[in-house]
Amino acid sequence: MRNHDAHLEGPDLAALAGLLADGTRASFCLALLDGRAWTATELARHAGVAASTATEHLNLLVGGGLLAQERQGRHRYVRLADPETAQLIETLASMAPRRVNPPRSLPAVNRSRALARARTCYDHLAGALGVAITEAMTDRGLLDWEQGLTLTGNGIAWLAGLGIALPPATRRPPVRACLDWTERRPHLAGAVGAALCRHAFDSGWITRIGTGRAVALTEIGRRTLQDHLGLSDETGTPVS
Amino acid sequence: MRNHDAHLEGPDLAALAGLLADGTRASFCLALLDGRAWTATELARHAGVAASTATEHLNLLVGGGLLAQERQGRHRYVRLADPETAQLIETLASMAPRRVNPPRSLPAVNRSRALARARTCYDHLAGALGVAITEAMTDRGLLDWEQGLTLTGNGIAWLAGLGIALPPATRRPPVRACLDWTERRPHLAGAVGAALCRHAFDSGWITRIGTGRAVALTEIGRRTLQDHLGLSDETGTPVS
DNA sequence: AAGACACTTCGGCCCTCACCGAAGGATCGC
DNA sequence: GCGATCCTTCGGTGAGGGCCGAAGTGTCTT
Repeated sequence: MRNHDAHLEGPDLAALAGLLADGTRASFCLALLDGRAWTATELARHAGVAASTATEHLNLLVGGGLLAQERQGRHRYVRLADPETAQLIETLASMAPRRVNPPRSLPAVNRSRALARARTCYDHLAGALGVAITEAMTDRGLLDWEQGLTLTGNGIAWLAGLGIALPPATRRPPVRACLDWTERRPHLAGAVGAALCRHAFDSGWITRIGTGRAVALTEIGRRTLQDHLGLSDETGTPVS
Repeated sequence: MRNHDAHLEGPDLAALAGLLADGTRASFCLALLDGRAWTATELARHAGVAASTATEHLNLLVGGGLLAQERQGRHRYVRLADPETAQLIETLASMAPRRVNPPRSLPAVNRSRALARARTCYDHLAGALGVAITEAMTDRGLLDWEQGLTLTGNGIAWLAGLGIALPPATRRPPVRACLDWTERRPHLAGAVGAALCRHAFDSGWITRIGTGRAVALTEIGRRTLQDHLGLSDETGTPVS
């Protein structure tokens, strides 16, 4: 009945890893970690390669199942295939030894500050804001870390009070810890993390800054988080 | 105070992925997933490459932090560096599209049957036995999958009854689901999974078959699992 | 219809890297 | 000490793959 003959060999694993073993392709995937769809040209410019080179890489990534694509007119939109893929890249990124690259220009410094303050991580919230929300939820007994991360009964009720329904059970874990690159502490991911992030956008708590993955807390969001989580406002002063 | 300037670039991620992007190195890592230490020659023979080639690959893997090594006389013992690394390889392996390789010879069939029945997966139990234990623990209310995988109070008591103390809290999650390659269903991993596996070896419930990662259930183990989990004996008939 | 734009295909360049065999330590057993 | 075993270093070879620019296809705008 079950397929016991499916044998995983070294080359199989190597083929998958090989997709991420190129600087340009890895750069694509890191950019796509913001959870949005990018066009081929945007990615090419982002990585600093010719359009033709980007095409070849995208063909490999899509063919390998890491990326999903949608054609719209003359545009080729591409995004991470699924949450599992996003988690794989996160995991890899969190284990990769990072070079210390002091930001060069003043705009670069501002950009990196904005990213550290609040950003999307695939489909959930990260940065100081994401971590602060996660820790406040823990302090209020909405999350429990004792034996693995879980959403408590109070947590379910709290979500309901915000108008967020529990996501249906799938293979994706409802709550999951995702190590924050800048904070070095975990923030909330998983289906519930995604639902919370979606709700934050829909309700105008947060809004995108420019075209990147950085987000800013709005005045509404600041007040809502203070009311519902007791978050002090130092976490998310709106940025220009 | 915190290092906000550490920027992860594409090449950083690519360098890590590149370590696993070679068939031979991937084969090494899959072999090391049994959680034990292998010598360089064993790995070379396993992967079918010259000893000199194996040396080069091991240098890369150790240098990249994926493997830890210990020199003992003329032997170079090598093992996975830590549970995080093991989980990374598991994740990669579970996402890699696998070729269907019908086992060729009769001994190969027996080996693959033994592996499907019971084996180690890094430091915990996998195969039909690992999945059966996990599902029995779930049925008896020792594990809860509702909002992420957790060990229940009953589960803690059950472990204590077996003489297994709760592992101290570290960065490693106490319980974690690990997708079983052969069963396509999750089995118990994490610190508790590791403690249970260690206890199973120490108490003689299971024993290694030959030199691979396959294990066999002993008569003691069969009886203990029946008494404590109600496991029927079809799961683990001892193999020659 | 014409031009601009987004993407793809192709050919060619060059560099990286996996591999081996031969030779040279290093360690163990006798 | 003397082979046998385990590992390492080094040079050479060959294949693979990342890159670009030029030319071609399809799509949108004017």
